[in-house]
Amino acid sequence: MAGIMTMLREASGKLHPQERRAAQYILEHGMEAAGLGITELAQRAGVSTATVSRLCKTFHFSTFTDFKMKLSAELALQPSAQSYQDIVAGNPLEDIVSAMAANHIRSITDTTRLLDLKKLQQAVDVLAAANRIDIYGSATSGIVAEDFYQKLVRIGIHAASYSDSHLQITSASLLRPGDVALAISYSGETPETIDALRCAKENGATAISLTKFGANTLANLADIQLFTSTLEEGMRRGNMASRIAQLHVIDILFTGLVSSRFDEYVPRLENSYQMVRKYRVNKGVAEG
Amino acid sequence: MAGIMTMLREASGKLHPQERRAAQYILEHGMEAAGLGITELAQRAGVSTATVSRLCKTFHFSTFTDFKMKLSAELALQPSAQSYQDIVAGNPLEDIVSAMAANHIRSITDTTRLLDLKKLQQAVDVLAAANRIDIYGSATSGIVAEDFYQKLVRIGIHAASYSDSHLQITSASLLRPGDVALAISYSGETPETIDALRCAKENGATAISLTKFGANTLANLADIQLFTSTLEEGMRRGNMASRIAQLHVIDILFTGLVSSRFDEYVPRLENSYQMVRKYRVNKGVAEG
DNA sequence: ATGAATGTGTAAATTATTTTCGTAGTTTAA
DNA sequence: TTAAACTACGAAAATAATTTACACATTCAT
Repeated sequence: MAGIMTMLREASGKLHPQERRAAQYILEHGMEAAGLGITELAQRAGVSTATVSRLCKTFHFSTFTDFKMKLSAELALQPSAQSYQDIVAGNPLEDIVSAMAANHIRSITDTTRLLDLKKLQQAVDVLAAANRIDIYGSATSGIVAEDFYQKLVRIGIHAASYSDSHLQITSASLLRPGDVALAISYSGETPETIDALRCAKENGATAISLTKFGANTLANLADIQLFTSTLEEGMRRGNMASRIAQLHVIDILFTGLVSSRFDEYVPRLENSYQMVRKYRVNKGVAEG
Repeated sequence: MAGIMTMLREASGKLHPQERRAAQYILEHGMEAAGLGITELAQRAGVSTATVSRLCKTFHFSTFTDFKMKLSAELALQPSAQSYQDIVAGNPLEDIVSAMAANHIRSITDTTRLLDLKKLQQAVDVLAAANRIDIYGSATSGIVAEDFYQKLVRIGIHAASYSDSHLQITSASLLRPGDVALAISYSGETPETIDALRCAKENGATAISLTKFGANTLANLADIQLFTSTLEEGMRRGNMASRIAQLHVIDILFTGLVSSRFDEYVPRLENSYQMVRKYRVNKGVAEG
């Protein structure tokens, strides 16, 4: 079978008026329609339940339920939309869910495509050899910074993350050659973060930036530039996709790091989970 | 493989004898089981229909039909051989990059597929009407909590996030009816987070949980349960995919919230960016 | 015009699912 | 050890969903 949806579309012309109406509704609402019961589907399509039931029979499905199952199996396989979707007013939650999934997936694939393996490898090497790692980021990027910090702690790497501008500078001013500073900012133009990275660099630390793709102050300043995909104007509200992309890069960095010294780091990672578990008296497992 | 089957396998040990029997049958017969009605499934598994129905409730599916649909959607995807990739020793960075992209994308699609729109809508409604919102999370989940907090602040919603266990309880004890508490924990078994949510609930606040899919203490406690896909054993190291999935759900919640009061919230969101820009003297745009 | 054929909705019959309730077994406390 | 309180579970009642039977239009051919 070359797809239920295709079949519906093709046969649509030959169907009885009301059946076509039901078929049309299914074609237009896809996933949403597949989740409904016959009663609600009929109501929304503006036909009787009997008509829907007969539509299924017309296509030789044994029952409506049979049709529904096969349809949703088919739709589950369907690849999701390939373009960014903007947030608009009064969208049904259903649309928001699929738009968000599309955006995040797009953000990850775009970022992956733009990654420069050489720079990434350099970053991993530098981080692996670092005496001490400082991570800077404000607001949303501060969260990404904190996330990386937490990961590094678990494998026993001496790291710190700062989102406060004074602390950033304070810490940066204490860095020395052999240390690494990672500055995160989607725009690459966050003044505090720029200042902190400049200060770190002046003190001899290796400077890594993580920004949107293209020319920006932070990347220009850095020794090693890492990039996430650039989003369209409307999509920046909420910094959602950009943050996902940043975390994606962080995860790659971290995994690269762990992989490079697998035998040393993995037991530590494992151990950190065990210890958290152990020192939580009498209670269940906790994995955050 | 992730999602329902993984969850069933994992939880199997904790289930009541007859429920386990039903779960076992589903695990062993996959596709075949997904096609059956509750009556026949119960018969073949050697249990009563009531037990099967209860099994679905145990895992927080709204009905047996809901369970069946999500299961068959999951199984339909199986043959496409995408599966989570574990971290291994000495992987070339190139492999890590593609594995990470695959994992994150999988995590997002799995989570999206398992989302319960009704519960999601309830959560959005409750959050929109909330007097005040408390968000609890430890470690990695604390980062997700903080992220949501930052978003809510930008649209002028009175929210707070706590990862410190004492502060969590302190704040929870001050909640009142009309307030909302959102507790985040991948495992759903983080003691501090559970205590905080319980406390919040006892004080009359509406309790929302965000955990891995299935039965867990936190979800059982909550008034509204939100879920991310369940990851396989090896994938948990580093909490990477789980955190991406949690953020994905948070983004949907937030967007749903903004969309529900578009005219009120979007200007605020826009304004918050403008103001940050304005009060940063002489420097470029900053979007985190 | 009139009868046959066709398409459709309503409502009854059927089927499926959930919930209630009682029992039997198990744990807890005295 | 016994009584009380739980707990798990299935039978069956209640509810919900789906299909089928039937009646009523409408169309089309005669």
